[in-house]
Formats: sequence, structure tokens, C-alpha cells
Amino acid sequence: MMQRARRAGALGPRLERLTGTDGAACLPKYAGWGRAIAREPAFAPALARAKALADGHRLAIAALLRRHGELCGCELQAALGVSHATVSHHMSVLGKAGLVSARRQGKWMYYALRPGAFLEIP
Amino acid sequence: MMQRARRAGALGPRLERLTGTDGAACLPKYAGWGRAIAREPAFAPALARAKALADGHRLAIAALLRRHGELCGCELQAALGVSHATVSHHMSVLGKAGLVSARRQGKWMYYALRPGAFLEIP
DNA sequence: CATATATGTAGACATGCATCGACATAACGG
DNA sequence: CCGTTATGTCGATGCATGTCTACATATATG
Repeated sequence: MMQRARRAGALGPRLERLTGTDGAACLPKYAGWGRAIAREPAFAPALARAKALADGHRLAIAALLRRHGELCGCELQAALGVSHATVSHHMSVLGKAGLVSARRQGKWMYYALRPGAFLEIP
Repeated sequence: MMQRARRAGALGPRLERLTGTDGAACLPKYAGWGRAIAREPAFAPALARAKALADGHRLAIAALLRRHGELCGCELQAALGVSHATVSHHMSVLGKAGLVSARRQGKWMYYALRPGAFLEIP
């Protein structure tokens, strides 16, 4: 209904002008679009995954886990060359984003990529 | 060869211990893993895409373009409720990351999602 | 129990970056 | 031409966050 006019050629402002609707009047509609997107249930998880992968070290961790399977914290620390505190912080971020799983075995924490560890536009 | 021992069960440090190789000696190997990942040709573009999508407004822009097809800057500005300078900055980031295409039509810049606008672990 | 190793947590510090106002540029319309 | 609209660019600013050291906890080993 409201979509009809806009989708007909994807010529937003031009079409608004042609149909006599001034620009200001259509702003609430566009604001509604933005709010609807942000409230989408898939939006927040997708944003969390994007934020988690948006760091060079965390993306490298994910790539390492994809190649070598399960790895423990000390191995990741050696691979990245950072402090263990940094590794622990990064694994917490990746875990809360649902990208990696963690299991304890003795002194070591073994991390692995969860199935579906990728990002699509919500 | 070197991989063999590690991949056999994915029990890194434990196996190193059992085979008599002390932990310190294996550090260069792990560092090599990290360097190899970061030098992968697909790594830098993937990181750029992740960084581009790691902002709430930019992820919302991508989602809006996915739903409504081509949109112009002023429509995105209305949808997000931010200044036009912010929209311009975000579109620049998304464009440099290869996620969005831009074409000029009269006064308006029309943006659209590029095919393959998603993120996989490199 | 004492020690060493592996990891988690807290706080401090520095860098990155999202945002905006102000100005510049481009394109259409009078 | 001159004004309006849409967008790009620049500099400043405030907040988010990646990193570290220091300390705490957990587990295995002597």
C-alpha cells in the first residue's frame, strides 16, 4: 500500500515530488522504516556478531578455529602474540555473540567455532 | 607433518606434553599460524566488511537496502534520524568495504546492496 | 600442602571512531 | 544567474573499546 508508490521504480524523492507529497510529509514513514529494522528480532544478534568479528584479533581467532578446529586459550595466545588477558577478553566477546563454544578440560579451555558462525544482513 | 600431531584429537598442549616437546618450543609454530591467517588475501577484505557492518546505523542501512532496494541518501537520513554528514560518512565506509554500490541521478545518490553483501570467516 | 600452569577479572590507559556543525560542491528550478 | 536541495568534506568532541598489568581462581603435580 504505502510501499507501492515507492517500490515502483525505486525513485523515492522524485516520486514524492511528482505525486505532490512534499518531502517533509514522508519523513515519519521513513523513520518508521528505521525503527522497524532496529526492532527486528534478528537485528541485535546480527549486530553483536558483526561487532565480535570487527576486530583483527577476533577475526583471526575465528579463522584459526575454522582451519585447525578446537584450540585452547594458550595456543591462541601464542598464535596472536598478545597477553592472556586479551585472549580471555576476546573469547568472552566471541562467546557472548554466539560465535564460539567453550569447554573446559583440565587446565585448558577449548574453544571451537559454532555452526552458523557467519553474518548475513538481517 | 607438524600438523599431524596437533590434529590428532585437537589436544594441543596435552599432546605437546606427552610427546616430550615443551610448550615454549611450539610457540614459533603457533605464531606462524597467526601470521599466515593475517596475510591471507581474503582476510583484510573480510575484516573491512565486518568493521563496516559493526555499527548499528550501518547495519540498519544494509538491512533497509535489502528490504526496499535502492534508496537515496535523504531517505536513509530520514530513516535513521541522523545528520546528512553522518549518512555520507557511513555510505563511504560501506562503499569502500565493497558492500554497497552508488550511482548518481540528478541531485540524488542512489545506494544499493552489492551481491555478496555478507560476511564469512576467511 | 606448595608450586606451576592456564585462565578469569578488575582497573587504568590509549587509541579508534561515530557524531555533529560549518563550509564547499553539484544539480535542478526560478 | 541566484536560490534551494542533496551531498561531500573537514575539524572538533565525546564515547566505546582494545590492551596491558596486577591480582584472583582453578587444576594438575611434586
